[in-house]
Amino acid sequence: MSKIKITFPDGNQKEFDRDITGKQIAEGISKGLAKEALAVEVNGEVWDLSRPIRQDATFKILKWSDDGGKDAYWHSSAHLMAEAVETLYPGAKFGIGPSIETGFYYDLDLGDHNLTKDDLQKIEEKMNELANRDVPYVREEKKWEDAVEYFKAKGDQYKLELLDEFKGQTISFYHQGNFTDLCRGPHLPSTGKIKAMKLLSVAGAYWRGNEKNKMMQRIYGVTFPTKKELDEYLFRLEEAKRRDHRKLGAELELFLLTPKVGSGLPLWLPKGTIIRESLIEFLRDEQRKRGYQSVVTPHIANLELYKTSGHYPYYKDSQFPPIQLENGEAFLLKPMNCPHHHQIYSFKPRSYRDLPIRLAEFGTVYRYEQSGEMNGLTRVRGFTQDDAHIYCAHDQLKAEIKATIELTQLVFKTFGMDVKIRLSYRDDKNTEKYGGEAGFWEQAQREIREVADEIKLDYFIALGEASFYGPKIDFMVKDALNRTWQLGTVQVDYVMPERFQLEYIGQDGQRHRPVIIHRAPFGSLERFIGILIEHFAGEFPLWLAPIQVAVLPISDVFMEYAREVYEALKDSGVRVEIDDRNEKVGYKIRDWETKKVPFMLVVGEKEKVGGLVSVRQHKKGDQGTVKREEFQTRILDIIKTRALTV
RNA sequence: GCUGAAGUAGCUCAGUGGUAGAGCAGCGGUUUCGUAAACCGCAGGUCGUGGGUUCAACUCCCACCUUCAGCUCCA
Repeated sequence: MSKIKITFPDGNQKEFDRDITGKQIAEGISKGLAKEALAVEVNGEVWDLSRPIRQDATFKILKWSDDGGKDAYWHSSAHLMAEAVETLYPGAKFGIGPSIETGFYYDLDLGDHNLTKDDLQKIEEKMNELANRDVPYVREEKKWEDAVEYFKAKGDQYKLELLDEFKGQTISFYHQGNFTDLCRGPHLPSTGKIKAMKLLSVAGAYWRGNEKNKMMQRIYGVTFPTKKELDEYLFRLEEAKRRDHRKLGAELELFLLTPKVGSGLPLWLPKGTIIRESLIEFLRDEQRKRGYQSVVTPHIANLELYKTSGHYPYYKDSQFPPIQLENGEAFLLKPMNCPHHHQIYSFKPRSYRDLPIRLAEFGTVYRYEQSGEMNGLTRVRGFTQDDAHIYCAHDQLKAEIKATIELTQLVFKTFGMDVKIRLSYRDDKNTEKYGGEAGFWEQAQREIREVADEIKLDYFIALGEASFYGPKIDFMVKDALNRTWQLGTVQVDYVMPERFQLEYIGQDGQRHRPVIIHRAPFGSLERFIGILIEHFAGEFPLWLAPIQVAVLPISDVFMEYAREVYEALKDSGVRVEIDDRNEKVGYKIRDWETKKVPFMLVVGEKEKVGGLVSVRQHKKGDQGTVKREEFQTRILDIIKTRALTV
């Protein structure tokens, strides 16, 4: 029998008989490893443990701790769930059932039957039963015609549709127990590996993600090798719900969403406004240092302006309908600030000496989001962008892109937020979604990528995510429920300068087109604050905390001293409150703790006599006594430096 | 927009066709208190909205609104 050479992750090489399986290699290393192995990676591809290896290969055993291992685990779990569904609901048809970041889903067509929570319970029980049988997942390869025949007999049009794309190819199937599925694999060795399972939710999902197609029912679930891990995961889910900005926003009195004003139109309460204005002040400072000029533009504009920009009628459906005047004029609630800023740019001739011109505005825009899309502060119909447009000569472009990325990164660093950077390119297969000439697009995409490489950004590229006038560098952040949102953005635009005929006079005395950078480090204040609330779980750093200090006299007797402490802090600019309620100090502490106020100052006899305050920090408890003045100096410093931790 | 679920006091939640309840918060009083809940009392509701069935509807039926989860969309 011929031999093959296997290279292990540590670089070691070893010869094996041809057709050896991953499982056999694992068993050769140790029994424990063989037991833990879920799949193997062969030449960078994830394979079943039982699949014979026919040639020299790099080789890695995948366990639960490996992404590839989890992937096989959850994908196999989806098949197990499908088997349970088919057992309980004969005739069920299946769409796709992949693993996802955490867990898996399967899209189902059960005819008229709508799945309920009780159904999920039943399916879960059946899955447990099937897993306990511990039957193997078996791979089988069929000719395309035989595969089609199989699903024709079964009457599953979804799988037939999927097969259309693989015409003429060999098709792999997987069986476990009585269930057979069209599947590329890989899978676990057997169902018994799946120990703890939970079906989380059922929701509609369009077949193949197209809203013109039939809506299927999608069950989301998650499985783990032990009950303990499942319980921990479910506990974390509950914890995450406690961070939900919609819940904290009401509890901490930050903002209000009420149908009386309108869906997706948040009202900022006094405490939330403090956070919002602190953020604005922070960014204004940074922008002033970087040569930005502030401008202000109105909330509506002549419809013609948006015809020039191209936003109308292409985005007609996502705008509030125009306001029609009797004289035939029409106005649009502004969906974006750019066209206004372009008018400011072009109100007078510009020289190359003036460039770059950086126009900044906290501009509120209105977009008609679909009704099912609204989500707390993260998806709204009226929001304020920390918008700016940089008009520059082409030879200034890269430096300006760098500077805007640097500013955006400073923003996220200031809050300690974890961002993923996405280069959003256009989809060349769908060019009618985008304006401008192909050449401009290639140039702009190349340029942002070059800058990203030069400053060694860790990015990924996403096709089809560009805006209609140019590619973007997007700063993506996750919310408490693990959903990804775009916050900051930097966009390069060659299209609008053409549409608006923007010019400057160059050193050569000739007219030139500037390039525009659109950028918004926060993205929108609403979305940013929504994420920020969840990021800090409502426990804001001192400089953002709506109430920074609460003074708690132990009883009425010390009210006068408490007022002195309170007034002094207030005069120095600290956001401080005094709790003069007729309550015991334990009650007051509990109350201010639940309000997540960073500092409490307990004052009684001892403090009054010594000119002291007893400092109690949120969640950290009693920090001992200090001189009043000392506390004041310290807290002002923490606020000024915008420190994250104290 | 689509599929499904939900909506009872400011908040969290009970209430399966027969007079709407609790805890917390709020208000009034008593207590003057040392690091996460003192005590007593009072008030608080068009049961999301509008129709219908019924002697009688928070409860059953229909429509709409809003919220939630997911899908689609996101300049």
